Order: sequence, then structure tokens, then C-alpha cells
Amino acid sequence: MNNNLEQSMFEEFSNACRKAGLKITPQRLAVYQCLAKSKEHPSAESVYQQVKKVYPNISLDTVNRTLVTLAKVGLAFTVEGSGDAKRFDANFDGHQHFKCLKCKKIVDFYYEPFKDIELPEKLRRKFEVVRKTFYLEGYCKDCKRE
Amino acid sequence: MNNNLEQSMFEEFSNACRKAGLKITPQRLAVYQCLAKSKEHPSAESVYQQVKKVYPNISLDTVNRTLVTLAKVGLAFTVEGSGDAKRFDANFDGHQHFKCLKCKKIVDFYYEPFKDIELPEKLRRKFEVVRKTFYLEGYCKDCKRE
DNA sequence: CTCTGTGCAAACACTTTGCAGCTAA
DNA sequence: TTAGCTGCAAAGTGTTTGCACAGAG
Repeated sequence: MNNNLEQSMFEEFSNACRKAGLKITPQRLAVYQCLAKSKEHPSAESVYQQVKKVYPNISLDTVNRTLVTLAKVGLAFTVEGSGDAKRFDANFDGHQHFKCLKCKKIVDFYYEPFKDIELPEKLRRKFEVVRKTFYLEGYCKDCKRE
Repeated sequence: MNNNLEQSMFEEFSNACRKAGLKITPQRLAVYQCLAKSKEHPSAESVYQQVKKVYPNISLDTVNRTLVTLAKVGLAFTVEGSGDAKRFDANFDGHQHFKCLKCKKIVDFYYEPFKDIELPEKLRRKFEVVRKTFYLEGYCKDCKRE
């Protein structure tokens, strides 16, 4: 049944690749499998360390490029960091942000329901929450996809 | 009344500094004012360019350090980028993330109301939204503040 | 007067790019 | 066969650090 999991993982991977016109290389598959199996939200470096055990010759660049590719194709996404410079805000009026993936613009918007969400008791016991953040990513009017 | 704005801005700034034991230097004030007046979520570089017009001798490092300090003291916050490496995820089951500000751990949690939020029509017309993200920042059990 | 903050320069970490050889389709 | 992929090396970008002097409290 572990085999089943691997199998369906591979299906998803190869379908997405085919749809996007990507070749299925052993390195690419290995990077994807490593990420899909991990529960640690790994960095490129961390994936690299894992995959290297199986493909000692793989380079960190390939891992980096592959992760970005996977994100572009919709097989993965970024949970931390953007590669871009930090951006700051001093406006605490409870607004939210929309980030354009293409031109990197950040637009404020206000939508009441977002800021009214209360955290469940369970979470508040588990963590000391300093900030709740809600944001949207996508393409602004000027950058509509393709 | 522009003066009033400046005045209350200064009040807030100096109160926060006093509370945190920070000195009020012209550079620090200039950086804060620049950020507080801006609606652009500027990067350090961008703040630097602005402030330099008034204090030609200020260094980018100072701007950088000041912005981080302001964020630490609660006068500002980061809307993009973290300084850390990118982290990836291939799990699309609609979970949310908690990020520990100290140990950088990222923990998944599931809370239904978050994923059920629908975007207002107005936003969907304005942007092509690819992903909605909700996350919490704070301190995990092992890193309770101080 | 003291101790924090600043400016400068060097070090760092992460990411990106150019290119030649390789390989999946 | 050939377009796309990989590995290597170098360059780029943003951030951090160490240190001596300057300035706020």
C-alpha cells in the first residue's frame, strides 16, 4: 500500500508534467517525491540533502530550479520567503494584502470577515499568536496571466 | 492639520521608543515617518532612497536595522519576505500554517472557517486570485517569548 | 559620562544566470 | 534528433556582522 501511494503520487506528477510540457527526469521526480512525502515544509537545501542520498550527483541548483518549476506548474507552493526583498508596513488598521505574482505590487484591501475571524481555543493554548495574516496572491489587472 | 498628523505620529513613535528603551535619533524618526506616511509597503532600499533626500549621510544599513527594530518594537511589520530561505509545500489539503518567529518552525493546523471564506465579488473582478493564504505568526510552546 | 546607534566595509546566505554536455521523448 | 534539463561556476541581490566614532539621555 506504500506502493499505492507512490503510484498515485507518480500519476499526479506525470500528469502535471505532461500537461505543462515538462520532461520527466529522475531528478525532477526525486525532488517532487521528497517534497510530497515531507511534512516539514523543507527548504531547497533540505530537499537537496535528502535527494543527494539517492542521486549523489544532483546539484543544489537543480533542486532550486525544480522547486520553482513545481511551484509554477501547480505541484507545490511557497510557504515562506519569496526571494524578493523584505517589505514593511506601519499601517495597523486591519487591512489585508493582495500580492501580484508578476509585478510584485502589493495592494491593500479591506474585507471585514477576515479580521473578525477568531482563533480556536485549541490554537491559543498551543501557540502565543502575535499576528494573524491573511493575504491573496494572483495577478492584478495589468498583469492578467499570459 | 498636516502638522497634527505629524504630531500624533511623533507621539506614537516616541512613546513606543521610550517603552522599549530606544533612543530617539533623527535617522530613526526619519525612517519611521517615511514608512508611516508611505502607502507602498516599501522595501529597505526604497525607504533609504527617500530618507537620503533629507539625511544624505544615512546608510542603507541603518535603514535596514531601523526597520527591523521598528518591527520588533511593534511600530511596523513585514508584509513580504522574511530574510530566510524559501520553504516549499506540496500538500494541497487546505491546511493553514503557524510560523514560530524564533525557531522558524512551521506547523500545520486545520481550522475550517479559514478555508471557507469566500472572496467578495469586488475583489474577484479586480484581481485574478490564484491562492488565498492565511497564517499565524508567534511563538511555539518551546519558544514562549522572553 | 555612558551606552546605544550609526556608518563603513567585509562577510554571508540564498538565488539567478550562462554555458556546454546530456538525455527524455 | 532535438528541445529541454542538468551540473558547474560565477555573479547578483539582500542581509548580517564587527568595529570605531558620534550623539542621545
